[in-house]
Amino acid sequence: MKQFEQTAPRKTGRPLSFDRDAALHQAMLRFWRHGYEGTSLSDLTAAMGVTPPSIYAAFGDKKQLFREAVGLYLSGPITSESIIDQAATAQQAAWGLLRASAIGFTGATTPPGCLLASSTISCSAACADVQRELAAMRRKIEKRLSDKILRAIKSGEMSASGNAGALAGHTMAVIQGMSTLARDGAKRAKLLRVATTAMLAWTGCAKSNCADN
Amino acid sequence: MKQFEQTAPRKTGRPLSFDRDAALHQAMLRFWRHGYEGTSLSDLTAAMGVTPPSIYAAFGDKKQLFREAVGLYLSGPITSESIIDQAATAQQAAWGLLRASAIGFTGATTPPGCLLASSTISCSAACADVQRELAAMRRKIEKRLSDKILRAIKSGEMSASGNAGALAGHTMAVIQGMSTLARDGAKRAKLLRVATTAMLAWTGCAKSNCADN
DNA sequence: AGAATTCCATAGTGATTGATATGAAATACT
DNA sequence: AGTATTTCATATCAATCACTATGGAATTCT
Repeated sequence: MKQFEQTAPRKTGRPLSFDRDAALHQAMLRFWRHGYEGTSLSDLTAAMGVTPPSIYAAFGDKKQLFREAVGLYLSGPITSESIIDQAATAQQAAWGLLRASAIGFTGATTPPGCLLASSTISCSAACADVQRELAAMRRKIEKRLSDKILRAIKSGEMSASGNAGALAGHTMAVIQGMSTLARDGAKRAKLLRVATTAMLAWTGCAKSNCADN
Repeated sequence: MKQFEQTAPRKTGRPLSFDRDAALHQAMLRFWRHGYEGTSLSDLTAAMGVTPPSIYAAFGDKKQLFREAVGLYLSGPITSESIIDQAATAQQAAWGLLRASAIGFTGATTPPGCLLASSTISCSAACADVQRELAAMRRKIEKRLSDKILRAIKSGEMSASGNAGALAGHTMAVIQGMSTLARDGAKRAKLLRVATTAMLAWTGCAKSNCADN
C-alpha cells in the first residue's frame, strides 16, 4: 500500500480540522454497506463529517477515496495473505480463510458481507475500471491459495493431483457466497456451518482422490 | 407470475409499435450485466429501442420493469424449483442446481454470472426494497433445497442428521460464489470443476457422517 | 507583525438521474 | 367521415450526481 503512505506532515498552513483516518474509516463503512456506486458524495460527507472540498483535497476523487477504503479494509494484522502463508497445511489455509470470512462477514459493528465481494459486483460502465481492480484482488487471493495447494500436492502433503485450481476456486466461491448469505441475513453460526461443510470437500477429496470430471 | 400475465389485447387505440417481449428481454440483459442501479433509463431506452414515455406506459416505473425482468430471468422450462423437485435424490438436486448454474452463468449470448446474485448485492438505500425481494427469492430456493435434504434424511436416503441447513447453505453459497467467479472471468469448465468439488462435501459428509462443529 | 501557505465553508457548476407534460399520430368503433 | 381511445415523439421536469470556484480562516515562517 505504498501509494497510501502518510506523507510528511505539513509544516505550514491551516491544519486539518478532521481526523483523516477516522473519516476514511467511516467512508469504508459506507462503501462496505452500499457499494461503490450506491454510496453518493452526500452520503460520504454526512458520514465523514467533512465537506466535499475537504474530501477532494484530502483523497482526490471518489475512486481514489474508494481505493483507500479498500486498502483500509484489507489492512490490519490478519490478511488473506498472512492466513494462507502462515497456515501449516493447504487445508488449514482454506479453513483459516473460510473461518475468518464467516467471522468477518458477521461483525457486530460492521456491515454484513465482504466489501471486496459486494461493492462492485455490478456497476455501470463508468466504473468498469474499479470493478476490474477488485476482480484482480480476488483472483490474486485465489492464486495464492491455489499455489499453496499445488505446493502441498507436490510435497506429498496431499494425494490428489490436478485439482488445486478447483479446490481454490471452490474455497473462493464459498467465501464470496457466504458474503451474499450474510447480506441476506445469515448469522455467524450458520456461516461457520457452511464453512465447515465446505471443508468436507477436502475430506471427500482425500478419500476419493478427487473426481476427475 | 400472475401479475405479469398478458392482459386482454386492446380493442381500440394506437397499437404498440414495439415488441414488448423483445424489449423486456433487452432490459433483462442490461440489468443482468450492470445491475439494477447500474442500469440507467437512457441505457434501457437505447437497448430497448423505446422512448421513456413508452417504457413507463408499458411497464410502470423502473422498479416494476426490473421485477418483470427478474420474472423473465426466472421463467423458462428449467427453474430452480423444477430442478429440485424433479431430482431423484437431494444430492442430485444440489448437483443439478450447481451444474445448471455453472452453465447458465457462462452463456455465450448472456452476461456472465447470475442476475439474481449480482443485480442488487449492493445498492443505495433507495432500492433496499428491491434488495430484500431478491434476498427473499434466494432464501426461498435455499429453503426448498433444505427441505428436500431434510426429507431425504428422514426417509433414510441420507445418513447424516441436522446438517440439511448447512448443506443447502453451502450449495447456495457455491452458486452465488460461482456467479462472482464468472464475473471475474472464470470459464465454464472451471465453474464445473468448482461445482464438482462442491459436491465432494456430500461424499465427505456421507463418509464422515458430517462433522458436528 | 506581516507574508506565505494551507484548509474550510458557502455556494454553486454542468451533467445525469428517474420520470412527465404536451400534442400529434395511429388505430377501432359508430 | 367522425369520435373515442391509445400510443408516440419532443422536450422537458425537479432532484441528485460528482465535483469545484471563490474567498475567508487558521496556522507557520520570517
